[in-house]
Order: sequence, then structure tokens, then C-alpha cells
Amino acid sequence: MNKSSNSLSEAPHARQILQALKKHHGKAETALAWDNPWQLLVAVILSAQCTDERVNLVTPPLFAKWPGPGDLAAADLEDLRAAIASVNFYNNKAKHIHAAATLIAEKHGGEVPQTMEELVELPGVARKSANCVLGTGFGMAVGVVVDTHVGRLARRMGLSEHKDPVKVEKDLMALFPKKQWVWLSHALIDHGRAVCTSRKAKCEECPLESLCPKLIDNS
DNA sequence: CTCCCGATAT
DNA sequence: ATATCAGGAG
Repeated sequence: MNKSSNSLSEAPHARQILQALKKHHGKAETALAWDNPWQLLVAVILSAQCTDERVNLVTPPLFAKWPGPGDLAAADLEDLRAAIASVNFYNNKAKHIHAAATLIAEKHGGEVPQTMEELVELPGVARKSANCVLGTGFGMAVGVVVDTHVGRLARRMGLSEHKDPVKVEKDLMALFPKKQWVWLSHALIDHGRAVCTSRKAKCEECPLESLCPKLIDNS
């Protein structure tokens, strides 16, 4: 038969994985540049399917020109579009950021909301981005951030067999203690960028090699 | 499911 | 030339 029948209950050495990640990605944090939750929210919206490095190129001028939600809500959409033109999906992202700024200015008193329900109502923000803002911006461990890196690593390491990011998140939340969720997200992303890359995983130099079933798939 | 869509790595 | 990048909306 396929994979050993104890698929889910095996609790794949979660503690050892945490220790190994801690050792090699102990100081992992977001690579996005931000000074307050509002800036983090904008950076996260821009970061969809884009490198953090590129996002960090456009956000400083952006925040210098339009410091807060009210400023951005009053901005000309064409100007905003031009300001983020080097980022992918810039047309949609400009609309989303402008609309989110307007909603926050008008309905949230200019403050970024701090609940999952309110955050996902913002244009351009779904569960993954909301988890970023809640976890990194507000220090609230509501969930695990499952982006392209975390999803890929979770599947390769045998921690989840799902493709749906929400289901992967559920698996990770069940495997790891809540206290580690925010840091774990950053550590996995770090590891995904540096070692367990999408194209060609560098298993030879991977500190988690002995903990990995090496089910290197392509999804 | 498709569309959005620039910059960089391979 | 093609795959990938802190995804989300219609």
C-alpha cells in the first residue's frame, strides 16, 4: 500500500522540527520593512506573489508621500498605481490598497482592525495576510501563516497532504503549540527561501534532513 | 477555474 | 524560455 497507514496520528516529531528550526532560524522575522501595523498591512497586500525585497523598494517612498490611511484614501489612484508599478499585479493592488485605506479611515477610525473577521473584510486581505498582520503586527497568534513557502514545506516534510492553504494551516495548528505559531511561520519561510527552495531543494545542506521524509513533490 | 502581471533566478 | 515570488478576487 502507499504511505504507512498511521498518516495523521504519527505526530511527526513536531518538537524535533521546532528545535532544528530554532537552531538555524532562531531569529527569523518578517523581511518586510514596517514601522506600524498600517505599514505592515500595506506591505503584506503588496507582497502577494512578489518578493519582500521588491516590496521594500516601493514602500518607503509610498509612506513618505502618504503616511496614513487617510492620506492614501485621499490620494489619486493613478498616482498610487504609478508608485507601485514595479510590483506585480500593481493595478489590482493599487485598487485594493486604496479601498482598504478608505474603509479603515471611514469605518475603523483610521486604525487597523485587530480581528480576523474585520481584517478579511478589507480588499486584498484574506486569511494569509490577516494572519501576518495579527501575528507580526499585533503579536496575536490567531493562526499560522500559510503562504507558498509554508505550504510547500509542510507537504514536503509530511506535515500535511493538503493543497488548500486553510487545511494546511489547520494541520500545522494541530501539530505545533500556539505559542510558536507566529515565530514558526517566519522560520518556515526563512527555510523555504534559503534551503528548501521550490525549484531545487538543497537537501544536502538541510539541517532538517533527518526529520524529512523527502517526499519532494512538485506542487 | 481564470485573471491579475513586474522582476529575478534558473 | 520558463518558473517563481509572504495571494486574492471574480
